[in-house]
Amino acid sequence: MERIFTRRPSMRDVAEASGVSAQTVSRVLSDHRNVKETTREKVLAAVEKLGYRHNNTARALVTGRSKTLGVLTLATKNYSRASLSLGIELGARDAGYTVNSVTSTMSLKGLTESVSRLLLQGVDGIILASPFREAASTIRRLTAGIPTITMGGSAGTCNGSVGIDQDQAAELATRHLLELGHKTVWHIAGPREWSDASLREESWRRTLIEAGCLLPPVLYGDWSPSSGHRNGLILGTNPKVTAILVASDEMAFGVIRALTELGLHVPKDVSVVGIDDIDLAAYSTPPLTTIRQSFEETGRRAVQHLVGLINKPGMTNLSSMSAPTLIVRGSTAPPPADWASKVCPKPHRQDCV
Amino acid sequence: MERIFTRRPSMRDVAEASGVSAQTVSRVLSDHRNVKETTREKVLAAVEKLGYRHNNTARALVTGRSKTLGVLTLATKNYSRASLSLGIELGARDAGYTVNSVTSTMSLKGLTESVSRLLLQGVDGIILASPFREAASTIRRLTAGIPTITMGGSAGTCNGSVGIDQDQAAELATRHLLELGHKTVWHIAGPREWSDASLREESWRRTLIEAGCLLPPVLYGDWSPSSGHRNGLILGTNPKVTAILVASDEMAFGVIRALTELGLHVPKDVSVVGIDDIDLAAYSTPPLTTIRQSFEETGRRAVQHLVGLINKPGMTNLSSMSAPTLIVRGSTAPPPADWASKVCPKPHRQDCV
DNA sequence: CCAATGATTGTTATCGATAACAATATGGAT
DNA sequence: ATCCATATTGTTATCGATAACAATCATTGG
Repeated sequence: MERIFTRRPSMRDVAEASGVSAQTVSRVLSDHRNVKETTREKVLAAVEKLGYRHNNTARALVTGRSKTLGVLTLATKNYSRASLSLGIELGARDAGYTVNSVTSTMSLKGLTESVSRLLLQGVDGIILASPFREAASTIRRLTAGIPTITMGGSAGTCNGSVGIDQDQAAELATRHLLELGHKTVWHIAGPREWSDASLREESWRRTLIEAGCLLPPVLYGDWSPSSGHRNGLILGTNPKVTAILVASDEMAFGVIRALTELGLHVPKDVSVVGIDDIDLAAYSTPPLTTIRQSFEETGRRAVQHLVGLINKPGMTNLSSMSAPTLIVRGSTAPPPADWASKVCPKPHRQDCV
Repeated sequence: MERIFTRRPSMRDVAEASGVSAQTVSRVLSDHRNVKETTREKVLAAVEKLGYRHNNTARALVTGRSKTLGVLTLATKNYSRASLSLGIELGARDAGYTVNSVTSTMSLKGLTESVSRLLLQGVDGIILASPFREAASTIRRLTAGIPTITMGGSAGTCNGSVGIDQDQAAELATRHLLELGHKTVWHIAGPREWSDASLREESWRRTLIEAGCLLPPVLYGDWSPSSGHRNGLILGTNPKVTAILVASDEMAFGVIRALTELGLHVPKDVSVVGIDDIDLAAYSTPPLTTIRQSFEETGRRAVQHLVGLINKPGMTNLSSMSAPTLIVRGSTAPPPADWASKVCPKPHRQDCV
């Protein structure tokens, strides 16, 4: 740490300073067993003195391992992306990897470009945290030859797949509402292109059919609170709606807001269930009943699988789904007692502010 | 794309396949001007045929430029981190860089370790998106010799600093409440270690003093909704509290929830202002008055500055702050008219569910 | 005492690209 | 025709590490 170099010191500098060969320095730094204690000390002293730091680029070139994982996410700032990224980063750190993240738009072109950029950077493996249904085959072709984990997609898309069981998530939520006594459950779904969204929608539909309920038409949002609000205004004016399953908590906030503006009470008039259990879900008015998905833990698991895949390229199609849980809070209740008989008042818009 | 290689094709393979030297291939791929059109075509054809892709590792080794930016964030999943990361990633993409992100805990040890990891990876520059006051000098020493941008920190910490004017943010919010007629404004601050939090707190204090108001004691949260809830329960039982400035929207949600549970009405009994303008702020009940900060845009700007710094290492201490704006929604109103005279009822806890 | 084994260190080649320099060809201008 | 500037291509060295192999030394068993 004493002298200032124009360039950073290299192994060779350390080697000269400690009177050994570069190879020995390399051995010391990678904890090779057969190094005499005295040389180890000499080398480490020189390392300290010169302020030497490993050059990962050079190592990556010769070993073919960059110790970097590529992560592809969609350019959104919603809760699931944030906590998934966090989990991936923590997992990567524990596994001795760093994360190279790129964002992409939800289009074939955008995805292709982003994957290429990761490949260019020489990552050791890729986590596709962008469940885009259409792109499966294209992406499979692009990522051929490099370990890849797909998140949330239906199993079998790529080498491996990690996620949360979406079938179960939507089923739990739907059943909860039915068990409260609702005749049926309406659904505000996420964008069709997202595999998670369509899996939830499918499972909601199946659950209703199995229970012998009428199947209401589906409304679609884009994960944003405002799209939830828009759809909430539509459903709120329909007196037959007593229970709504919203595909994400963020949209559910918008739905509850819309219902409140229409003068309806949640959950007395309408019950609302979200999915995700974002940090804010417990603090809305009323607190949101939702399905908890541990994105962070899922991210960590994805990294573990990917690292496994990197080290043993043999294994393919391993996949692991974790189970979501129902968190009952204040936004769900039995349907209004007088529901069948009551005259439905024409709802009016009303600001509660 | 026809044959399957055990290893990826290199420039040499392309060179042989197209009958030129490796250097010429390099020239073609980096758009060098002096290359004959016919050779360019030959080379590009071979590139296509072999499915060649640049090896950035090798290039980084020889050029000393990895075209990668390191980003250090704290291990949280709140809105500001998510949208800041997004802005940084988009900015980096536009500038032809990729992003290597590491998360860190809020401790000197954690930060040091994380910065080292970035340095090891050979990033061209670093964005410190973790405004940790204490660590300034340590980090300055660690990042000596590599372009670095500090976000949100007070100016002068490192080479450059980019952020949002926190003084202005807290002042806008406080003034808004005072102008509505509140005698004073209470404050739930963020953790003291965060420079953003302490800047906001300072500015709130200054604004109150300048306006000749009484200075209430500060409460501290940790950015989480639950810490807001905890502090909200405290302030809600104090009848003197009519206006609260909460250091983040997420905590503000917790505060509003707590006040509601105490049977208080927001904003009739108590006004609440948040900071950030998260996507959900417009959809709470009541919708949240807050200070908008464009994190995404700030992230992009940080990248631009950093890239400038990388290309012209001369410039130092450039810094740029953007202005926040006040967004008035439904959570603020004049104080209760009978405030001075009314007998304050002992608030009771009441679940609205 | 010698061969064999294992510990310890050094030498050389290599990863895949680009920089710097060298060489050749081409096209006017003189 | 000669020479210089420019266009085009090739050669060699290099970035900073590790792998593979070679060499030396000490120790142990026969």
